Amino acid sequence: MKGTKSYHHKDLRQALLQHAVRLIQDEGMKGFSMRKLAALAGVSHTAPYRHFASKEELVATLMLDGHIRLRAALLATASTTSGRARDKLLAMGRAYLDFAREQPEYISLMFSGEGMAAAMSVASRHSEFFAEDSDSFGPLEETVRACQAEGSLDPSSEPGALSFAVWSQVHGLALLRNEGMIRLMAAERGHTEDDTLNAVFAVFSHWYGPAGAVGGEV
Amino acid sequence: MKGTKSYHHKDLRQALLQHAVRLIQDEGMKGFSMRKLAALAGVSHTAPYRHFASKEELVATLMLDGHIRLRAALLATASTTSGRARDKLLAMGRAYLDFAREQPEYISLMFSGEGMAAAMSVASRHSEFFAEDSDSFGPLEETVRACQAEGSLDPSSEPGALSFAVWSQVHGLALLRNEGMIRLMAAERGHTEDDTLNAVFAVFSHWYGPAGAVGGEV
DNA sequence: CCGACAATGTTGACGCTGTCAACAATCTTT
DNA sequence: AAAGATTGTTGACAGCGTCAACATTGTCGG
Repeated sequence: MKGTKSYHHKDLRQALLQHAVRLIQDEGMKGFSMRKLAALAGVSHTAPYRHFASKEELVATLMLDGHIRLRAALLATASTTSGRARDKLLAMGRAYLDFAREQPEYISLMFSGEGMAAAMSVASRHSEFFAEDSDSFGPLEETVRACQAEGSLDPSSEPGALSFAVWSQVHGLALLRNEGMIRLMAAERGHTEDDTLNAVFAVFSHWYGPAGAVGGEV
Repeated sequence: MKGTKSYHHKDLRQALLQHAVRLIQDEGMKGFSMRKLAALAGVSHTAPYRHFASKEELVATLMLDGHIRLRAALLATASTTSGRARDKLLAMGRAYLDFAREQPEYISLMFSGEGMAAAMSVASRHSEFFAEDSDSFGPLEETVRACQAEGSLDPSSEPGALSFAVWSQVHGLALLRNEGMIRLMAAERGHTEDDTLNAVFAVFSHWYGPAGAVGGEV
């Protein structure tokens, strides 16, 4: 509790994770290193290894954290949005895109091949991985089921497959946007990125069922 | 032409690119290094720098190559598939998935944030980047327009946005599959990955219009 | 209160990486 | 054949992830 810098940092683990997020956001995955991270936290270059067995494990932990945040964002949107399940679903799609835009490094970390590999190798040792609170897919599936129940999505489709289809398009759109593809194509055609996104979303909305107008802005 | 190993390799550039593909497929992006690549090609560790200014530039070249290959695969599918444009579009979706499965490293390279950044920095110096023959999006958009013309896709949607929507869902599905998400979820529900993919594709097909049965296998 | 033991942090080393500078061999052109 | 441009080699540098050995601090049984 003193102001003196003690030999023991006593909550280095958490501090490292927080600094890691900022470091990755600032310098990208390329410029992210354990040694810079240690320096940022004001400890020696091997101190992090008392809390994470490897860089891979630290990244996997960050990825888990990302899923928890994404799930939370989706749930918050779902509970905030009033009206039909269909509107909820569209709002959740927007929330997914927002999350991807605001935390691009989180997303690319959560869904990169390396990220998954890291998570798997860690999950085999720490069972809290892939627990319920990090299931970012669940909320989506629930809403899809609700859409089927209210008739705004084809009730004869298998809910899992339908949810995957919805997830795929939103995920794909988010990644293509993050990679700059949307901006590139939009520029070629003299549109803004937001206009293009809204237009694509209108197509999704049209596919989701025969219902009313398209909601919201990007 | 002699059997002797000459000082000058005379087509090192091409040899490096080919070895790079194999190296990446074997060891993943993580284990891919310029020095290993040089060793594979039987040259010293700095020889590649006579042909590529940096690792980034080599990767960007590979990425361009991937787009050329993907475009070729899509065009081949389009010209092979007979029948309605709608069937072509679905076949091209399958082709995209196949390409992603058979060359996962190519795909993650082509669409990873680092890949794009690398490409951009190279494109600003070498203008052949993003030329017509590497436009893997064009063939898709053409087919989408054909679908609109024949009435199997909503003619009132803006073709660009519609194409993006289609691309997004196929791209997202391909990436989620490559990252193991589909396998994971399928296993949880006691399905096979292929069954799940087919089911998702059926949903896409259903969205694409009111037409007949779903084609093909995965 | 003290001594043992576990937890946490530090120093120094290892091999690997991307890249640069200086030098050497070869090809091309005159 | 001489000159200059290409292409390949050697050696060095800083930065990386990680391990081993050691130092400091917190915790707990006596």
